[in-house]
Amino acid sequence: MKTAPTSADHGEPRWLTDEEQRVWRAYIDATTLLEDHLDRQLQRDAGMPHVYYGLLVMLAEAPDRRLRMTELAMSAKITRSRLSHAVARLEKSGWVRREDCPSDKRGQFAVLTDEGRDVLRRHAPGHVDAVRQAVFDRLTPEQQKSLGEIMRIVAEGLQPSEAGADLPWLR
Amino acid sequence: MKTAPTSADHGEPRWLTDEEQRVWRAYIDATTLLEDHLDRQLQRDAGMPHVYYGLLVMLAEAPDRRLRMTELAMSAKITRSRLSHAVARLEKSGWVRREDCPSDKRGQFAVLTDEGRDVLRRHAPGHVDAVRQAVFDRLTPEQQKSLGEIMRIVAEGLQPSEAGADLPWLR
DNA sequence: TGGTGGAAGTTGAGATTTCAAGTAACAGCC
DNA sequence: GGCTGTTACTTGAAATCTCAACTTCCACCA
Repeated sequence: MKTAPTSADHGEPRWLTDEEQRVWRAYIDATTLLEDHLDRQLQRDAGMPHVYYGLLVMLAEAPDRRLRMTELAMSAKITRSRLSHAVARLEKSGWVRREDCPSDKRGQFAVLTDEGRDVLRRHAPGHVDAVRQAVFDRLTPEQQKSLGEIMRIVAEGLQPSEAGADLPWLR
Repeated sequence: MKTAPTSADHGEPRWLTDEEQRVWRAYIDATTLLEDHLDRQLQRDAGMPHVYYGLLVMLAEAPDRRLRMTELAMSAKITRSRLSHAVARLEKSGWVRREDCPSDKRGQFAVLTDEGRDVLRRHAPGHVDAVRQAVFDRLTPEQQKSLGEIMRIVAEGLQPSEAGADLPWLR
């Protein structure tokens, strides 16, 4: 009798079917091309990569235009270390400044400066345009909806919070 | 009378609707988390990032396990410069070697070595497993199909070949 | 209190990526 | 043959990212 396969299984792996391979390849191609495209657009126009732009947006949307480093890192789905370096760079550019957290001496706020707000204002239109041209303008409303659902499912499965769901000591 | 908006338009930009923003955010989150997840998995198990693994796969599938640098770069959707550095590293690891092209003295082949083939054999199961767990196992067949269609559309719109389609001098 | 484990954030070194510039070779043309 | 523009690929430096420490501080508990 066959036992149920697990991730540590050493039996014949469940290879992707031809159709699955085509889907996966399309995914890789699209995400690679798109991230590259947006990185170039923003680097050229706004002088920063896409991730950094995303950080500024999150700060702009946050109450008081500030967020704790850890919160910001979690929102952006990047490590605290990466964020630390990124904020250092954004600080050097004058778009973000750090502030101490009054209630927790270990804590730091990343705060969007006025210059940071301005750079966003100036370049948001161009960025939205790039995203529209590359994605939304090419998809039907149904496809947009579908894309949202699918991406939400994938993201949820990988969130650190849910990551414990497949931890060995929980089996 | 209003003129049709173009990308160089300075009128009110077509901001994303709330729903579009949610879709876009889900896309960013999912792709960031997934790429990060696969990078870690492969770095830990196979000692290379996801892109490099992809390069080895393409070589493995190519006739004679070899591809011209430019072909490989185009398949992988990366710049030749990036590929040059990547192949240098893969060469150092012993998984790829370069060979001169007999018909064009400028040309170089990237060739998968036996060691490269072995490293793929050893780690392909773990990688497929990771991809399945993160993506295919979570999606219905309809969603998988939909994902493929959507990603193909986005990728096509960004291919260098089609990129000319929205070049200013073609308007 | 005084420890102790964990949380918040930073740091530095090494790896990877980008960008601009460079070399070498091909291809067409006079 | 000798130009000229293009193609193929590489290179080096600067920017970014990863990974593994490391520091400081909080929270809890005996």
